[in-house]
Amino acid sequence: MKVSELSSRSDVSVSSIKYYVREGLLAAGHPTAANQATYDEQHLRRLRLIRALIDIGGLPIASVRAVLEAVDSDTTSLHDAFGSVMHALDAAPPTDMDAELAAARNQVLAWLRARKWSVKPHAPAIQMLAEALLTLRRFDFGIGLDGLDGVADAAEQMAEFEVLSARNQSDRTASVEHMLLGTVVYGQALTEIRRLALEAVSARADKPTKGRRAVAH
Amino acid sequence: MKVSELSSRSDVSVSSIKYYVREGLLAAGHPTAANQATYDEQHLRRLRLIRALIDIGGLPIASVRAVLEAVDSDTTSLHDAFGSVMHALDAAPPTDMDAELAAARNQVLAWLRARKWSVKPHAPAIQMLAEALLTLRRFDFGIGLDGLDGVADAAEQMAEFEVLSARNQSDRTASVEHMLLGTVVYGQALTEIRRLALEAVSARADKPTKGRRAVAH
DNA sequence: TATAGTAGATAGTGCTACTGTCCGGTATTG
DNA sequence: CAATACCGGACAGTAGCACTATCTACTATA
Repeated sequence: MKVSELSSRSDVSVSSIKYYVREGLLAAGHPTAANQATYDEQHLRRLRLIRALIDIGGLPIASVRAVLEAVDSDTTSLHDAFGSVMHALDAAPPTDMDAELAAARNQVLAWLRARKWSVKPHAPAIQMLAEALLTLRRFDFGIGLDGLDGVADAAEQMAEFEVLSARNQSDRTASVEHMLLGTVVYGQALTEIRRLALEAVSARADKPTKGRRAVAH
Repeated sequence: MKVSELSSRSDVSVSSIKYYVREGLLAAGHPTAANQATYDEQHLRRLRLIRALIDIGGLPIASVRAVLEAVDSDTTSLHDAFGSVMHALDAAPPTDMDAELAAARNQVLAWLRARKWSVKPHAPAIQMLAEALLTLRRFDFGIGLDGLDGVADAAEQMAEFEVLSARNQSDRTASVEHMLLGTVVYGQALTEIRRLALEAVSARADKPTKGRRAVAH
């Protein structure tokens, strides 16, 4: 396959493909001459993965590179690979921790311990969760960590299923890729479902009868 | 309150505050002289909301403006305001619909009907959900819409609670703001919890015993 | 042999989210 | 009351990101 075919099959311009190669997201083609190279199905698949991460997940190029490096590296355990992928996803800009944020973070850590979720303490998700909860508290949004146990149980169940099917993939790369898609693309699907649910429920609350008169105002 | 105090209390530079005013995200101060103005607690609260949407929700300025316009507009029903907020959140760039995507979209619409979720057909979330599901299918990720009924039930329950507490707010603006925070910031918290769950479960799968030997490889 | 396509290098583009500077004027402080 | 700090408003400039275009020397193909 030449680059033009790769381009048309993936709906990515040749220029962008070259850019991704330059940026280390995509391996260069197999060279056949000084200025010729061929691409295979692996390239196509990888390119589609890149686009999914960018278009659906909204990841910046730098995160895509970091994530794909984690996919390709062969660290000893699958779990380490999963962890690297997770941590590369939240490209956390170094926040200056004030006292309040540090307290929120400690609460999250305690909550994780209580749930027996063993997570690396430098997982970016911890920081981001602490920031989100702190923000909610500042706005008197009536929910705390204890109110999250229900959703955490549900998340755990889903995670069990996902980890299982990731581990059932044929090879190591497929496993990590599966986990990645599960986190980014499936995660996005869940977010959208949540939004649809909010809109649907809000519609019911507004118009409990068949008619169109507004009940609340 | 002068702009310097607003700046220090909100941790937003004076330049950025001026920029937000220029861009229509924040109302100008109340003028007291030709070149003096004062800001009140409303300004501070709005500014914090803006930063939450940008820093935690990752929204671009244009979306923040659209969302805040929806917050401030007094359309007849609360539901319409909620809907405007939702639709402004997914700033959907006009995608070219190929046949496959159109089919995926129709499946989503049918699924919504079956669930009795009445959502405006032009809701951006529908399109984004269709794209996410199509991508998952292209990667043989073994899940379809029928596999989502469980999470949709859970999302519906959560949405009921959220819509209720949004409607219990003191005034209309507070209600819409509450819904916005629930969607963006609380939604981000849920995403992070999901990631933490995945990491924790993956750790258990890798090391089912107390020891550190890896079981799968 | 004419034409189209290719790899690789490099420069340029359009957009976003600020940031810096200047101005005439206002508040504050010693 | 004078020196200084700060103010709002206008506008230009900047840094980063994700491409996109052009060029050169070469290769495949009709």
